[in-house]
Amino acid sequence: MTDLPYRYEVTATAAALNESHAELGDGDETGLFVTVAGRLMLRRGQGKLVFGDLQDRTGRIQLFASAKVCPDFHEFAALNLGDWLGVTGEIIKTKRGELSIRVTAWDVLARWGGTFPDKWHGLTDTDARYRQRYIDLWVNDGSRQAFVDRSRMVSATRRWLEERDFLEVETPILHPIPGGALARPFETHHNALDTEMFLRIAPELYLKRLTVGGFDKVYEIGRVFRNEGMSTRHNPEFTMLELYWAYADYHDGMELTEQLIAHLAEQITGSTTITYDGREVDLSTPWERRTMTDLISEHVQLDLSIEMDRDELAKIAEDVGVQVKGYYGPGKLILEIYEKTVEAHLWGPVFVTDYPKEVSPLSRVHRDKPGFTERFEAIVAGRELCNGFSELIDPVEQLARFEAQAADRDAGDAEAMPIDRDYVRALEHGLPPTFGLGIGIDRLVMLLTDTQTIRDVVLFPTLRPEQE
RNA sequence: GCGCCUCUAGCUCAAUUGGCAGAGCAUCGGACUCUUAAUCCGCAGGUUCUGGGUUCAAGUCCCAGGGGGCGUACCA
Repeated sequence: MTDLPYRYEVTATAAALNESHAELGDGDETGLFVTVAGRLMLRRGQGKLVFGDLQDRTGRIQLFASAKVCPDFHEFAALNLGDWLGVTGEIIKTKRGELSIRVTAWDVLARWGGTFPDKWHGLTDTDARYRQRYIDLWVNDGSRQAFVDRSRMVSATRRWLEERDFLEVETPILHPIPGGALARPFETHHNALDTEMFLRIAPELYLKRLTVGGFDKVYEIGRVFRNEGMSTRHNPEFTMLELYWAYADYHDGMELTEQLIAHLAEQITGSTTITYDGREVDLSTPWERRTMTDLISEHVQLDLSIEMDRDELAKIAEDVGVQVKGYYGPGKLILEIYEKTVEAHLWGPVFVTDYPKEVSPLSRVHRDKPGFTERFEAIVAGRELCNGFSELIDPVEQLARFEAQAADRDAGDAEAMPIDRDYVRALEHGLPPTFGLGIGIDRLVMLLTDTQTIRDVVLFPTLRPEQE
């Protein structure tokens, strides 16, 4: 171990070499010497000749080592698959037409402990892939590519928002009051303050405080935490983009949303028409806009109104299979009916608009439709992708909404929002008309990389800790 | 939470109705100067997830526990 180098001067990557020497003829030599580094993925002994495949961040390049020119040839031939090498040599193309580096100097940079996964089948055991992601990333190209795409997508998102003068900020992750979404939080404790804290379930309420403070175009891309079940679409910690745009309403917000997502699809996949789970999704703008009640009417021929008798709505809800709880009011019942009868049939992209006020405690009431709010969710590839609304700006009404939530909480809704008086105080200082948006970044990556499980777009998904 | 499925060598997988636990790759030893999943010869490699039970005999059947996957519920 002591002879392993502390640094290494790398001058080329596999992809760059393959690109720049694509025209080289079989058996040609270039006289050009380069140094590459990566892991040895394959090795083929041929007596006094050894071929190896070296993989770096960009791809693979063949190593050509002959006993004549390769120093310590026997040691080179005895390298293990997975060993991390630095290699210097001349760029050549073999007689059989494979671009190669003829090794004239080499160093082991690190050893692979243990034996390497099967060179053909790789590593398929999901548990091992997630717990030892560093192996998965080497062995499974698709896995590595998904994370590269994820990074490119987040980066493209930042650029796009920056071009539109949105300011990126960071707000607290430790919250004294968990708010901004309907979800159960993780709880923790601050010793010095001797106070209960919660990992944030959304940055929303802090970002709107910043809008009050004059940041009229602001966003955050950050981790949020929800103490709920796990599935192919849910990880307890996940990444959200939230943005707030003053002077805009939810109509502006839908335009922004569809343009952003169409742009990202273009950037990542090269097209606004993508394939998800074997089915086509056309993300080109504009997307369809449909109100929730219209969709219910279309799918199950039920004309529902928020003024309908609560018990009547409850009966309809039960008829379509909703388990109605006592604290469900008309708005919650309409949402439940929508989710039961419509949502699974939507493929999208479509903006489902005008959510009931009762289930939207932070949304501004619809300017023309009492009982509803100016809120939308985008359904893309049959899944909820984001949530946006004209923000509720009235402190008095906000307090009333919080109190209604508190009543639900008392009635047994563990996910109802607690009252946040400090947030109400901020609203008292003036939130201008504002549009707000939340996008689940992980799900957007899944969509654009045609990935069926969130664990394949989260580098280290939450798993049960290993025993002992 | 609940339901179903699954766990065998480092990796990928076999093992007929319950009847000596195997192969390929990797590792180790050997042959080979144009291979590319190289090939060929050889050695070694196991608490069949754990603990009980049934049986002359359990990888296989039963019970309990653990890990993982999928579905469902809550949610993005």
